[in-house]
Amino acid sequence: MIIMNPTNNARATAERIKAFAHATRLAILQELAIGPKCVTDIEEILPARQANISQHLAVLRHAGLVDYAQDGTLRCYYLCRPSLVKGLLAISAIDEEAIVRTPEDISLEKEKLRKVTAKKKVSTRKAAHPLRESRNSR
Amino acid sequence: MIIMNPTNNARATAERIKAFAHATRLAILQELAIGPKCVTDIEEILPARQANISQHLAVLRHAGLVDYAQDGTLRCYYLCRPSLVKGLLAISAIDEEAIVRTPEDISLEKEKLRKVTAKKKVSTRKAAHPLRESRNSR
DNA sequence: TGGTAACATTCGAAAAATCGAATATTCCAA
DNA sequence: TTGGAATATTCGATTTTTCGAATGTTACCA
Repeated sequence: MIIMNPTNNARATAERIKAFAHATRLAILQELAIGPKCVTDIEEILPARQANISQHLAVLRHAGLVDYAQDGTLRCYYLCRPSLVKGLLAISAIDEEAIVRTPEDISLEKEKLRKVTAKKKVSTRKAAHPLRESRNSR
Repeated sequence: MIIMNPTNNARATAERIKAFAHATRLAILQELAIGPKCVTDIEEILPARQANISQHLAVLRHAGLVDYAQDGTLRCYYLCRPSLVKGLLAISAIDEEAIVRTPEDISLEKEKLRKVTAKKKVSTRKAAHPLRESRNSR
């Protein structure tokens, strides 16, 4: 049985987020969140060349965020995981106020957290972190 | 009066998302979502060197995602926009099933959308897209 | 069959991100 | 005051990303 805790799959999740991490791709996703569009439609809206838009669409497609339906020579792109994309767009646009915490504040929370996690502890042996080992050689 | 539509500020939003788009930084954020931690704590958990973790923490700080409270020589990092970060972590971990749409399906939606937006239309002049103009020279 | 519109792909150069090593800074305790 | 612990910064090499230009591909139409 594979245990899926939140620190697992950081690598896969980061790959997915990378697809969002570019102004042009973000704008494409925002347009597709309104409705499906073919490449020409997108070209008219965004300040980028056709080849470049195709390149970004390819990135989005490989990330599993968009797909297209072909109609003759037209390719209409659409969000193939709309909840995920719209949700992420919505959240990343939130303008939350930054909070400031004091050292005392933090000490208290750390202490509280330490007690809770201590109860759950079973093995004390240091486990390998999921990020370990799969690095490219450098 | 400045109108904020979803296609605005794609550039700023992409910058923020870039801070999430790295496995190590994502893992740091996941750890901080559990509770505040100082650099040594993080070092023990993640397979990365101290300098590298400091570098990533600097990126996260400049993106306005984390801040720290200093306690002597220790710096306890915490999420300074916890809802934003936790929300984004939660959404990006969603495993939504991909949908497939047909050309007919898409044609119908495009037509419907065209009627709705036609009613709202005031000026027919093509407006400059927010992504235009502020590009670095290449 | 040839031509063209709509898009994709390839290639190379430029820019940006990443990391380790070395070094710097800051705070405290002896 | 000196030394060490904790963390940050700088630097340079390597890798990755990005983009434009050129070229390919595909479907349709005359």
